[in-house]
Amino acid sequence: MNPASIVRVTFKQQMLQAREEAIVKTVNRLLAEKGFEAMTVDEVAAQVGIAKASLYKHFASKEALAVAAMLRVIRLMQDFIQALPAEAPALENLRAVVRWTLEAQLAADMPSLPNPNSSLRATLVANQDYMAGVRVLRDRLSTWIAAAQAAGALNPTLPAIAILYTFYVRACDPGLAFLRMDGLYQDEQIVDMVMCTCFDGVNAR
Amino acid sequence: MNPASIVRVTFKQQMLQAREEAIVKTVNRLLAEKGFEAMTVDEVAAQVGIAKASLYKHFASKEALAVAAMLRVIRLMQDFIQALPAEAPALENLRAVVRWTLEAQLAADMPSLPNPNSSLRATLVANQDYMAGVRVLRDRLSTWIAAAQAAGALNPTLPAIAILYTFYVRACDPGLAFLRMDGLYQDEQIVDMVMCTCFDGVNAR
DNA sequence: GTCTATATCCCGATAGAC
DNA sequence: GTCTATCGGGATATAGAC
Repeated sequence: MNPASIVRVTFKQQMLQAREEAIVKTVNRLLAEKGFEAMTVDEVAAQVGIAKASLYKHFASKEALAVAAMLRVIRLMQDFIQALPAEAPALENLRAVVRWTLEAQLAADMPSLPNPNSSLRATLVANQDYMAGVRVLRDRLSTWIAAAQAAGALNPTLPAIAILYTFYVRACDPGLAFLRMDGLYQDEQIVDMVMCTCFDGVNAR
Repeated sequence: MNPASIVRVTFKQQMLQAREEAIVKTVNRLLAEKGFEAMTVDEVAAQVGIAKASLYKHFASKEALAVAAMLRVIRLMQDFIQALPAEAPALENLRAVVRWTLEAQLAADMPSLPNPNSSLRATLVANQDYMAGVRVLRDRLSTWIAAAQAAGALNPTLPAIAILYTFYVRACDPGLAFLRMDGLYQDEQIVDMVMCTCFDGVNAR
């Protein structure tokens, strides 16, 4: 195999990867906008600009598309967490992560989480890469939550898992979309308000 | 028309109403468990114990089924609010309403809210009864929210509409299902934890 | 009004040429 | 790998007998 052919193969692979990335991004947006059940494969193909049959050369099923989109978000989130200062207070890092998920949601870049009884959920929990990614995220956040509780920054009477789920659910909180629909507030204000209700609650202080 | 025939008609109407109530309750539970898209009309008919064609004699479409279920929940909620003491502090009544929605959700009696871009949403906003019911609820709760803010019980820096949406979204918060799946807590504890994160937030106080 | 049986459509997935 | 064309299953909705 001569150098030229190697370059050619690499180029092809780059094209392949770029196309798959375009597919996954489109899936991501559609999952954010409509959810898994309402998203159709024809729609994905049309928005990517390829034939549906071509999609199935890249991904074996509609579920596989969704898994790829979820994996992408998990990796993006891991990258974001990786870039956070390890020496910063745990609460600050947690706030940064939650804010990141809210902004991603407003950017239509956060797939709506599968309902506990969704058909997609079974596929996800059966996927080792997905579960491994979730585990890494969960462990990292749980460590920060415990640290923030010990430091007196987060409510120590709440189980850490309850706080984790509170953050997790925020990532697809439909309240942001409702606030945006009203048209009274800028995206930044919406994020601030939800950050406030999440961490401070609605009670006066 | 003699008395006997009147009784007979009334009896028939009662049977009709009872059957429709059974249908709507079943729809309610299925909407709570799986959501609108995943619910099938065949499923509804099977669980009610009648033929699918008979369903369509009562309700014109799958959307009509969902609308009836949503209307039922709105009326139940209105009844609950009606029975609350008018002289109680606004915050107490608001807490009672939110708790009611959480308990209804755990009882699989709270339809999962339509996503902002759901096909169901268009049907709902086009329905005058539904919109009127929502308006009544919204006005009542908004009044209490404003009163609680004025009394220094709820955060006055948050827009009342943001607080309202915070409560609204809690009615289908998937966090309850996740906590229940973990099996570590009783339903009552789960409700208490979500009440805490909702009103007090996750921060320490 | 209730049933069985069926029409009709949509969607996920595939066949096969290029 | 990409395309057009199509299959097969499942879901909503209806026809027509009783």
